[in-house]
Amino acid sequence: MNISTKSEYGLRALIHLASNTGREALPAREIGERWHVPVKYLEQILTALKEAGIVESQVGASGGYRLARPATLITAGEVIRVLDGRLAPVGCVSTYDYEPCEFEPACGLKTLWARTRAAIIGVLDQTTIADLCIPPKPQKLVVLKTASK
Amino acid sequence: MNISTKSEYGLRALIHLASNTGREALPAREIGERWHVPVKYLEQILTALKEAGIVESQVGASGGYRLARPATLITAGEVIRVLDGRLAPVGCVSTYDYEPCEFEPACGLKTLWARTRAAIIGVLDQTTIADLCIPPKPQKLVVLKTASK
DNA sequence: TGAAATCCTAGAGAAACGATGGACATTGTC
DNA sequence: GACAATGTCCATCGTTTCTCTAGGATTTCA
Repeated sequence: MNISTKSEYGLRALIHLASNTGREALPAREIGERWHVPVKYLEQILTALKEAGIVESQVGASGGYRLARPATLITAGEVIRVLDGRLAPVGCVSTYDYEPCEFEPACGLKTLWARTRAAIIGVLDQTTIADLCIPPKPQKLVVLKTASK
Repeated sequence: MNISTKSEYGLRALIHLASNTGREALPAREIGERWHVPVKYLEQILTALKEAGIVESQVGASGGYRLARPATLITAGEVIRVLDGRLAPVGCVSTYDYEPCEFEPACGLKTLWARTRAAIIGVLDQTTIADLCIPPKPQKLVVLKTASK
């Protein structure tokens, strides 16, 4: 049930682009250096995202990438589908990439996979890049030394 | 986000064992033939399940495998963890197989992965082999010809 | 004794993963 | 116009993982 580094890198890049609305286009090099992603590999990822209509690119000096839509309209699920393929754990319960199975329809597992898929999609298709830009709440409260001592 | 055939085969084998409570031990050959699983591959899978305490084996002629516990006490999540590894999509949100990540704790993605993991676990750890033995409700109602003609 | 099983180890073959490299086209700046 | 920075495109490559195969040793029962 692993997410590939490809999706991980792609999401990081989109978060980076969404957080830098002030500037026009960001080069892949800058994103790669910030997030420790091999630049040439990142280019491939961004190219895939461009073909999917998620980012736009600008060639030439001072070129780079920018979001093709507001970050609120790009879901994590869409990004992962582009980079990693289907979200469903098996083909027989996928709508985007359905593959028949010899044991359908009387298959005890199909129900399990369908529920799993629904659970995954419920999270990934409801979360947008904008949601991911909000820093998470701190896990621990740091208790400051009191001045009473 | 794929489930491997290993887990698929393992779950099928367990469903098969759970559905045949009358007999003592079932040989891997019988399960493999019924579910189109290569027998030698299935042996490896059943060995892993044995080491995990999910099935028991009996060596020798008329030997085979049986569940080590009632099917109601074996969850799909446990089986998949044994055969496929962790259920979490990335190591940084796994409790069974935690791996640190350089961007913790201020990582926008961690929250997403944690929610995804929770959603997956919510399904897989709540479903038992016994649940999977119940045939799913028919998708379509077949309307019988009435005798009125 | 022999057939039918599990047990154990090794490894082949293919696919996926995670990059790397180079040539080329485009753009902005000096 | 030269040049540097950038995206585009295509090819390749090493490693790991997945799926399955192979062969033999051991145990058990009739």
